[in-house]
Amino acid sequence: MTEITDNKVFQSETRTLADQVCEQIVTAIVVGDIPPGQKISEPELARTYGISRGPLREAMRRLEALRLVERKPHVGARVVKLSAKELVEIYRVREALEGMACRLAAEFMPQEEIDSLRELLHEHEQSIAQLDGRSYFQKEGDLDFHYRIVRGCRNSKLLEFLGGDLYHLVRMYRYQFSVSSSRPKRALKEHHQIVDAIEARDPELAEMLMRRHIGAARKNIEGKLDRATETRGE
Amino acid sequence: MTEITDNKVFQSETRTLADQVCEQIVTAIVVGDIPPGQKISEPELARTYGISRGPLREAMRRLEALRLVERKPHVGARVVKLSAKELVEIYRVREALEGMACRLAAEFMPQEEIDSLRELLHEHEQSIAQLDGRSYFQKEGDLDFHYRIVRGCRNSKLLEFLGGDLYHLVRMYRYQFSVSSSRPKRALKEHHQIVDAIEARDPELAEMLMRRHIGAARKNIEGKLDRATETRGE
DNA sequence: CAGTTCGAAATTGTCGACAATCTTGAGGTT
DNA sequence: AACCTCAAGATTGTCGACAATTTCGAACTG
Repeated sequence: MTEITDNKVFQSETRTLADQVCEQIVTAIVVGDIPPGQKISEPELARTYGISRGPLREAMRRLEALRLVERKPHVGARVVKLSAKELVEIYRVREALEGMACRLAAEFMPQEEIDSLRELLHEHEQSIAQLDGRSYFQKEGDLDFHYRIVRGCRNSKLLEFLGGDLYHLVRMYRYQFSVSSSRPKRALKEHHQIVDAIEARDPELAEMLMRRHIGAARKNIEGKLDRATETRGE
Repeated sequence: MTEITDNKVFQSETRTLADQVCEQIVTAIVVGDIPPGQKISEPELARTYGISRGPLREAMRRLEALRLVERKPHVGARVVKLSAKELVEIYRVREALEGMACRLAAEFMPQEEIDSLRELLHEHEQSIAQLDGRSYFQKEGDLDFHYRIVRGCRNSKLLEFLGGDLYHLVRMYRYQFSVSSSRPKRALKEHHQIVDAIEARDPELAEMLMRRHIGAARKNIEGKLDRATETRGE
């Protein structure tokens, strides 16, 4: 019934100018081309990307929704500057959300995706072995792992919130503090344990392992917070 | 210092047009004045609120970020229509997030806020006793309770995600399905238990109770999903 | 010399008009 | 009669210009 012959699978290419520029700016912010705390001049950015202020302002609205910039009426927008405290808060959110995602993944993730996940981990293993300590590539790889689990939980709202909004902030943090997972081998082992729990269809264990995994990263940040004590903002 | 002699006592009114209209539209959607699934005509809405299309489009961007409307490039925007499945997904997210919030509230919520929370529950008690079965007022009261806990957990990101984005969807659902808590007395009792756990500074119990509380609401929805079997979208 | 006030410059917010794209209906073809 | 083509209408996307607000600095006053 209702055989829909919609060959409009390429709706991604009919994006509007504002969307394209928005994505570019997201990348620029995450990578650090536009440094945190920097004030954003609308006319300047509009010239930079060769568009008018109209679409740019819409892009800014979207960046605001992504929590990547903060706007004040009649004053302007500036790139968000994450304090260590906020980072810890974000990791708390991840802990809760990805814990739930992992629980659901243990229930609903198809076997083929689990197999694919194992392959990904195998690649990471080789990558780590090659680079030994320096796991620069692991950066995005780790996020890829987490993203796949969230995708595998079959909960579109969870995917929207984590993948759509939160992960940009996490990516930005990793570039800002230039901190890849400080113990890649240990993280990889934990990843394996998580996949084991998912494959065993053990939701509670899967959730617990994921929460512990992210919790460890959070405590790592908290440790730096105490050690550095860079109380600029507060 | 800085005694402002201007009549700008309404500093909250210095918001931009787009923000004001955005808030109005949010209310209109939540209450149902703009029904779910309805297509939104930009010129028409602009005339309705007496503004130009520029600010209105920015407001639309924000509504999109709030997941209250869905936009397709060159086609238009329409008010989101929640399926029962999506609703269950949202409650899963609430379960995870508010569970964490409740855990943190048990650690960090000041005693005075706990007392105030008790007063709120007392008001609800009286409200329920007066209206007996019909707990129409309980609708927003319940959300108020949850909001206070999230506010009390001292995690600004959690507050942003739950209070800023998700609660609009929950409110909308309650108006759409016109379902206040089906068992107000039971819900109230659970609220009391949660506050007890918070006051006892028992994070794990507080989280468990909150997850169970929201989980019960989710199962209630799932029950209706199975019973009604209104598989319009799927 | 410190503090205040005022004004000009710059920036943000808003508007109306034009261009690009999608939708819809009529007309023609197989 | 069903399907395709295409053009007119409507809607969305984009642009440049104007209005409102903030900011910064210079001049003035105590």
